[in-house]
Amino acid sequence: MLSNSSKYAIKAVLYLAINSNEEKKVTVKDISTPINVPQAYIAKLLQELVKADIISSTRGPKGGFYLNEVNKNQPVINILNVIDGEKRLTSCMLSLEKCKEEKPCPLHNILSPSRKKITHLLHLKSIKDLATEVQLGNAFLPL
Amino acid sequence: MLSNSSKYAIKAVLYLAINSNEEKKVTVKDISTPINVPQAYIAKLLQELVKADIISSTRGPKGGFYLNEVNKNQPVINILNVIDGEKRLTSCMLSLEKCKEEKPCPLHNILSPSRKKITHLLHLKSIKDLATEVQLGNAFLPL
DNA sequence: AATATTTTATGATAAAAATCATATTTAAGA
DNA sequence: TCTTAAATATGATTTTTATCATAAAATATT
Ligand code: FES
Ligand code: FES
Repeated sequence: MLSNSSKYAIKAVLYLAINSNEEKKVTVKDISTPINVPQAYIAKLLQELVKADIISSTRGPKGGFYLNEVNKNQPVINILNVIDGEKRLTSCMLSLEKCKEEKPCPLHNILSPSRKKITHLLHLKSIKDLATEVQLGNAFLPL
Repeated sequence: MLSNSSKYAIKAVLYLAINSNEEKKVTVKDISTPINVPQAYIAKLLQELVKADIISSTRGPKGGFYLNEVNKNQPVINILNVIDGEKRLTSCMLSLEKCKEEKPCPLHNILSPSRKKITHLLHLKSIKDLATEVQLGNAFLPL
């Protein structure tokens, strides 16, 4: 469904959404343990996310990663699109070149509605939305 | 979503559902081209499928792969479970050890219903069902 | 029985994804 | 301005997945 990398990325971003802001930045060392992802690995992912404007960062002492308001209000799908690419969730499940209603593969007619719903929801829900669910105790994060 | 291997496997099984039976077996050489999968690769997959009783085969001259009635009436999910393993479609989308309603990850509450629907439909639909859709012209196969 | 045709078993190679490692750059604070 | 703490850039290594190759076993046909 999702690659390992994008799972890690989502966990990291949600962690930042809950535990950081412009004044309180989080270092790669401090995020690695609570989200249970190897430090060197999450470091690389965070760098990609910064470059894609999903999260923010500053270097040097007192630096670290954080989410500003613009970051928080992005849809969750942005994370997946950066890490996994847009096609992962939308390309044909049998790898036909063009996935469309006019020439559907045998899985399309039965599964496409559910898949579309998934991507729709990922567009609809913002990072902040998910973070709020965690804060309300309606959802939980690792370990 | 699905591995390359299980996409290939589904295409192959559907091809057999449409083009084979006990009297008319299909050789690995004859299936490779129409489903557009390298011969050595699909050969290996077909062997796994035979071992798992998803499809049937006989060796020697006039031998080949085919689907009997029992094979055809199996749910499509059987193919995926053999090739990709059962967890691929059901394990937590953020890799939490246990994916369940009582302690859902932040993606669970929003996406789990759609995912459950997908696996439910894959249980519900038989290989024959999908083959019929192709034969009726409601779905299409590669190239 | 011999031959030819097919699957089966087994493993080798290549490509991609996941993971690890480190030198460089930036910025804060003494 | 020097030192230190952080991200950034870059690339190496490992593991997994995908792909390719082939000798052995089985069966139909002659
Ligand atoms: S054509 Fe295959 S999923 Fe749409
Ligand atoms: S707990 Fe993550 S998908 Fe169910």
